[in-house]
Parts: sequence; structure tokens; C-alpha cells
Amino acid sequence: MSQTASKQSPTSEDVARLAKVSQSAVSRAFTPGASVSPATREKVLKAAEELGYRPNALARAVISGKSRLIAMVVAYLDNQFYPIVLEQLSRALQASGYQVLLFMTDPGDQDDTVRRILQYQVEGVVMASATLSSRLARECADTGIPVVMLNRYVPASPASSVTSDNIEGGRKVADFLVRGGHERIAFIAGAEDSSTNRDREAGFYKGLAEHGTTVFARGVGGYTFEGAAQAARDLVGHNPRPDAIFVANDHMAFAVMDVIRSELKLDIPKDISVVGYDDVPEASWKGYDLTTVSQSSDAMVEATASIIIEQIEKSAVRKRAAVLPADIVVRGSARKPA
Amino acid sequence: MSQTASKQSPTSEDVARLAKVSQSAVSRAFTPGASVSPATREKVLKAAEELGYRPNALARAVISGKSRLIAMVVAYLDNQFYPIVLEQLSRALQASGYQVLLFMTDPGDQDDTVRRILQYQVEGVVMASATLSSRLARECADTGIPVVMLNRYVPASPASSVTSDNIEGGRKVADFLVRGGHERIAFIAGAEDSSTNRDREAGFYKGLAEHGTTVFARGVGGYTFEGAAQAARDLVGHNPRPDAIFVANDHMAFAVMDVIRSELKLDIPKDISVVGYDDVPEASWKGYDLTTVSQSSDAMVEATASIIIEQIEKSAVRKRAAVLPADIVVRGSARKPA
DNA sequence: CTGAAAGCGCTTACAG
DNA sequence: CTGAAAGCGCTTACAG
Repeated sequence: MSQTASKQSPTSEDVARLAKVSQSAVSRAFTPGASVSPATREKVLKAAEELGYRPNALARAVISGKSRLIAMVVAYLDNQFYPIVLEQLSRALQASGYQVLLFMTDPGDQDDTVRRILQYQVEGVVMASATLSSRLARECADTGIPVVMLNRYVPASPASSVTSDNIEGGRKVADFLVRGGHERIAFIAGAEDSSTNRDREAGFYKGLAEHGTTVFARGVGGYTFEGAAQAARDLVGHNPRPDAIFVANDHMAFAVMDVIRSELKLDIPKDISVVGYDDVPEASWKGYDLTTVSQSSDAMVEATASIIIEQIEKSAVRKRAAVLPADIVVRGSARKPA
Repeated sequence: MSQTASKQSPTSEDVARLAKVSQSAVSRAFTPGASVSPATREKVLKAAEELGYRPNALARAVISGKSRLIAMVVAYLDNQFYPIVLEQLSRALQASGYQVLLFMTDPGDQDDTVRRILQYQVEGVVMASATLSSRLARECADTGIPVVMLNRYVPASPASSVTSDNIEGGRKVADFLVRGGHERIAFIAGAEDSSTNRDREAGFYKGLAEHGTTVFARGVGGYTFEGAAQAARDLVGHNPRPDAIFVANDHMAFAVMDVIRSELKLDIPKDISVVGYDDVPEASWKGYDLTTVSQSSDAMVEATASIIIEQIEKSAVRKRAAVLPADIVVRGSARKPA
């Protein structure tokens, strides 16, 4: 099985010659809805098959102005929420005839990311990360490309957004913990400048206030595993220690649970309850069995795909903001209300 | 902040007019190494800046035959090994001026995947998944596009490959478990037709044989969480039960541990030792603390990037097969040798 | 339905 | 170093 040498791909001209039709006829045979007789189409398809011809999507894109490319911009993939969203969104867009061009942001060089996105003539941009810069979104939107922020909302931005109801989700956690009889309820924040953190925290405080109480202590994990571990050490090291911690996302909650159990030798939920947010797959693994707020990636992806496709195909560039339900998933990491 | 209307992007012609130079001069100003005087380049860059011009990467690709696009083909992203590889590889390729076009395979329609890959004129293909069809690789390679299989090796394929030394890794696990005093050592396979599973299993049996023993029992998990859980139930439900299980990858090992602890109420490693393969991030989380074989994603990605880029840029289409070291990472999920 | 022709935005010999 | 021109592989009015 030796390696085949790189050969020139056949062009529509080659196919036309073999099929004894014009080059335009070849193009039409590969364009859904174009006017070609069944006989011509047959001849073309047969010749194309014989030569192994495939229309050049890039040339088509240059002519038609439609690249059928959508940029997916992500900052990191270690929080499992993002790979899942990436997989689902990619499948949804593929099913609609689009393809995902992946951009991992370099925090140090956002200009470069914008430049690349624009050079590739993407028809839309999906920015998926709680911590991506809003400038990035603005610069893309400024050129008239539809932008959807997934899991982030920026009021002053021209970009559409898809989030769960982070405020309501946070409120539900507060209610759940207070009703569970907790008296010293702490919070570990994600990235302080992210809308997900801001809303989850605001809803949480609001929920506490509704029960006439306030947050007992607060730490910041910056949405990283190590940051959350350190925040947990600080928070739980104090005397008296909190009897419950709401962590701004699951990814950090796992680190918090590890510290509480392995380093501080405390029991969850007997000594401390832990609640997360996202409901990533690991939350249901028995090693954590994390009570958390579910934001359905299915629903978020579906909303994202439909918004971006609508904006592209209808040129309906009216900004939209989809807010999806956020429900508590009760597992074993937090004491339950009686 | 209202939405800007979609406006036509400026072309090199527009820039040329404003800068009072020829269109070719504009093109040269944006081509590294092209012969332009500093003065001309300045004029062009200034005009381009003013108009917000960015060269059309697609048009450039059509002309030059270089799309600077690399297809990354994946079957699923729920096993954390793949998102990590995807992130790292994407960053590495971006740093070399390439961009990743993501293809999630539809198991039911591989022809469609091939067709799309080829239409987008990608310069190379990275297939990352233990379970991707080798036909897919062959069809891409047949057109002269370099293909690298990451985490899979197919002897009869024209594609290059990057794997860890799965045979040696499997052998080390057997040695570790036997020396740890285990007497009924079981194996849970991944996908039976995958090279990773075949090699890990072969090396494992070889290692057992070197100690004059053989596998006690065998199950199949198909590299899925649920499949592995069921295999664990079957295996551990038998009497006598195994005192150690080598699971073909970490993703399945987590499911196996969950079943052993939560459903069967057994202790790990007192009652049963569990060893995985991959060393994904979750393996070091305290909830699992999984002893496993580390296959360095860094090293695998680096090898993949350098092979694919070499093949593209040197047209050196000699097939290569990189095999990287596989080392046991000893944690708490398995009894250790004295 | 069909073909000849113009044209998308660019790169790249070619001649000066 | 520079510009005019040909050309990449395709789509899309246009006329028949």
C-alpha cells in the first residue's frame, strides 16, 4: 500500500470535456435547484465520478460570497462544558451545510484572532467562553458578521447571546441551601468580569436576601481548577468555617470538593455542602455526585445554531438574547431541605 | 450601540485606488517576502488601515493552491483526551499559520465527511479517535493529502500515525499488578477493532505471560461510559471476583470505579485495584486518584503537528509512525508492589 | 435547458 | 521595484 503521489485535482473544465458539455453545465449539475436536464446532470455526474471530481468549495465561496464557514472562538477546552457544546454545535451546523473553523484565542494577541477570522470570510462567529473579550465580538460585528456569544452576555455589545437564566439559577441555589438548614453559606466566584459570574452571584445574593440572610464568606477561583482549590483552602480554613459553598461552576466545584475531602478531611455533605453550576457530565459521576444547576447544552446549542443561521440567511441582524431555563439537579453533595 | 449594516468588504482594488498604486502592489504588500519598496508598502498599509481591508484568504487559497486549512476529524469529545488534544493541536497549528477546520464524523455517513473535507481543499488531515474508520483515511490519502492518525495505527494504511507505545504500556500495567500481589487480574477492552485496544491488550497479556500467569476474566466496554459500567457489573458480579481490573482507557475506568464503589459497595483498592490508560486530567482528581498509563498529549500533539507540516511543506509524503513513551503514573486506585 | 462570457478577489510570471 | 495582464476554479446573468 504505497503512498499515492500528490496529483492535481480535476476541475469543472476537465469534467465538462469528458462529459462533452459546457463548464457551466457542470457547475449547474452540482448546484441544488439549478436548471439542468436530468440527462445532462447524469452525464456530468458520471464523468465527475470517473475523474474523482469535487467542486472546489473555496472557489465557490469567492464567487458567491458564501463561505459556509462559521468561526467558533474558544479560550480553553478543559472545562468539559465547552467540548460538549463544540461537538453539538459542530454537528448542528454541519447538518445545515456549514462547517466550523476553530479559533483558540491567544489572550495575548486578540488582534491576530480577529484578523484571521475576517480573512477566512466566515459567515458567522460563535464565541463560546465566559471569559472572552467583548472587544473581539465588537470588531467582528463591526464588519457586519453576525456574532453570537454562547454563555456570555454583554449589554452594550452588538452581538446576540445565549445563556441560561443565571440570575434565577443562582437564586434557586440560595433558596435550596437556606431551606436545607445551612447557616454559613459561602460563595466562590469565577472570573469576576464575566457575565455568568456576575449574574449567578447576583441571583444568589438576591435569594439569600429573600430569606433574610447574606453571604457568609466569599472567595474567587477565576474559573480555574487551581484558583478554586486555593479559594477553598482560604475559605474553609477559617473558624468558624462555612457549612455550605456555592461554586460558580462545576469545573471549580470539583477542585473545591477535592480540597475539602482530601486536604481538610471533612465530609461532604455532612460537614460542608457544595453546589456547582453547569451540570457537566462529571457532575453525575459517583466520585462527585454534585448537586448543581443544569444549563442544558442541547438547548443552548439549538438556540445558538438557529440564531446564527437566521442572521446569516435572512440577513436579519437584529440582536437577540436567548435566556434558557436553569434548574437545580439534586444529587448528594449538599444537604437537602427536609 | 446599534448593529452596523452588512457592508461590502473592501478589495485590493479599492486599496490600490486609494493608495494610488497598482492592485499587484497591494497584493505584494501583504505577501511576506514579496518585492515591494518600503515606501509603497507604507502607502498600501495606510490605505488598507483606512478602509479596514483584510486580504481574502479564500481567494488567495484558490490562486496559490494553499488553503492553510487542516481538517481535524473527531468522532466524539466526551472522552477528555480528545478536547485536550484538539486544543493543543489547534494552538500549535495556528502558531504555524494554519487553521483547524473541525469535522465531527457521522458514523452513518462517512462518504459525506470525506466529500466535505475534500471540497474545502484542506492541506492535511488529522484523524483523532481510536474508532475512526480507516477507509476515511485512505480516501483522503488517495487524493494526495497528507493524513496523520492520532491515537490509532493501521499497518496497511497510507496514513502516518502518532501513538503512545501501547504494547509497552499494557505490559507495564501487567507487571505492576502482578508485582502488587494480585492473583485474579481482569481486563476490560475498549473498541475491539481499534489499534489502541489491540495493542494495550496484547502488551498486557504479554506482561502477564512473562510472570507465568494469564488474564482471569475479560469484558468489553467499547470505549463508552455505559458499556464499561455494564462490563464491570458482569465481571465483578462473578464469584470469585477479580482482585484487579485493567481498563483500556481512563474514560471507561471512571465508570468502572463508580460501579465498584456505589453499586457493589466494594473498596478500591482494598477489594479491587483499578488501572486505566491515558492519564486524562480527571485521573488526578481526588475523587478517582486513578493509577494509569500516561500518554503525553503534549508530545503526541507536537509529533502530529510536525509530521503534518513537514508533509505539507516539504511534500515529503513518506509515511511516518511516531511511537511515544508510555509510563505508569502511580496513584491510589491500585495496590502497589511492596 | 444550454453555452459563451463576464467576473469574484486574488497571485504570479512577464517586461520594463 | 512596478504595473498590465493572464489566470485560479468557480457562479451567474444573458441570449438563444
